[in-house]
Amino acid sequence: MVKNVTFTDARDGVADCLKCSLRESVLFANLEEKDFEKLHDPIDQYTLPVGSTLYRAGDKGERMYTVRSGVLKLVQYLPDGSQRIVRLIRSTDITGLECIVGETYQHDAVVLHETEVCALPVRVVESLSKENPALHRELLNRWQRALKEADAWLTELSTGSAKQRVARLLLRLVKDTQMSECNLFAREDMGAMLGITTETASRTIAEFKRQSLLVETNTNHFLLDIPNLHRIAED
Amino acid sequence: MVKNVTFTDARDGVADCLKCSLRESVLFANLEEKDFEKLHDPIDQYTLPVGSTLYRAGDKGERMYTVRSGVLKLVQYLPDGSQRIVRLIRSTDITGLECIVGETYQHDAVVLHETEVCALPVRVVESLSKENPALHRELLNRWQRALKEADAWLTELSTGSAKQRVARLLLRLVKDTQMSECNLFAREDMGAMLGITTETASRTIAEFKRQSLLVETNTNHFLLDIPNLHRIAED
DNA sequence: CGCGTTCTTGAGATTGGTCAATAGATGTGG
DNA sequence: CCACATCTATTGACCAATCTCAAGAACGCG
Repeated sequence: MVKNVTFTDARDGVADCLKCSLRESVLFANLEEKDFEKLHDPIDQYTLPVGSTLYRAGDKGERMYTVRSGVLKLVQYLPDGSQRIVRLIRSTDITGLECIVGETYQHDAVVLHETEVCALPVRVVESLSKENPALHRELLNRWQRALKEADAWLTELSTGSAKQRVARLLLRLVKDTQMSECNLFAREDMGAMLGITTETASRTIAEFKRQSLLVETNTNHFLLDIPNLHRIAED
Repeated sequence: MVKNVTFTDARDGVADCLKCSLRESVLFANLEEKDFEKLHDPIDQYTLPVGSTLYRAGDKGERMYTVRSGVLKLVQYLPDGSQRIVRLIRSTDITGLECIVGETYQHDAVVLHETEVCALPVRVVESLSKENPALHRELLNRWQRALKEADAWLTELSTGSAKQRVARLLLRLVKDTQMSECNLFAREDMGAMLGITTETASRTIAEFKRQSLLVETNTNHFLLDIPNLHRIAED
């Protein structure tokens, strides 16, 4: 089911953080040139194909990851073995923060759309943040952002009818893109995000298509009728 | 609906953090005597009656709160006005962490069982944490704990049948008590925690009572049949 | 082009929601 | 301490949404 890609397979090379095209929005955004000089351990960069696993719940966390592009799901498993997706990680997000407090990873992180990440060794982040208040503050910000996101999943994506949940998920997916287009996920994943079955997810998407709330331009690539989806989402 | 208790009404006095009976488990657990000397602003203590509001979503956050005893709900509202409870805050928990990153409060915090809190001004926590790595680390821990809790609500309390959710909530409520007894909440609140209606919450509790999974010793105070509730929860 | 996987759709069973009535509990004032 | 008013919990009947199981269609890969 899950493709077996090891890290070394996927390694692209060493990142040049100073010249990073995402500098503005990344954890290290506020570091200065002198700080980067302290980065003796190089920051590795990887490209991960769809279906590969970045880390697993329970693994000892030694690195956190900045996502440069792509989408990952954070998955937790229920006692009965079914999966529940608790968050999506996208461009400029950080995942694996928990290792800075010495925890093992709390989720499986699985690639939904091809993903590029930079691997930040905990030690590096830890030592930089000790000397650098800006980085330190940014860490807290990230944590708060994750928490906000978790709350939103509960209130928006796990409450109300299937139609409402699907509509809210769609709106959430385009919000960051500024355009009315979005790439959807496998129906099974949508179900696991919304707490509904695969079939209900499929039926709902199909119905939205019939009502022209969605227009499929490519496989799983859609243009959205945002105003009407809003109507459904809030109804 | 919400009782109107102002802060000044409820103020008990000034806390003596050094002699705090919760020192072991509190945010300030690892501070030393010399640190406390820096606490020029006194830490105020309050007792809040059931139904009162500690803070509201959107308020400018100037204090975080350590809960000494009692239970609070953190509530968010949906566009249609219905409420969703995203977390419970109990003894030794901290709430309002978000103000340290300069955010307004993200939830309404409403008292479910009479609650005693200590109010920690952001400035104080901020300045102490700058000089004290232990406190600083404890802040990160608290954030991570909140995040873990948020994830658990999603996977445990918003997934599966109504019976499973209620059973999981009950187990979660006793887990910290070490005993098989617990104080339940109004059915409406249970519904808002589990994403089900008041009626379904009531029916489920009533059914559990009939099956002797719950024995009511006082109004809303129950002894639980933990093994069988586990069976239902995991089923 | 054929195979395996995922998506879609149907039919029927079940759960949970809705609306409404009743029973209990809590609180108030006399 | 009782009677009344109010609020919350429980229960019933009915209905709608969602799940389950199953089959066929579409798609993506080799």
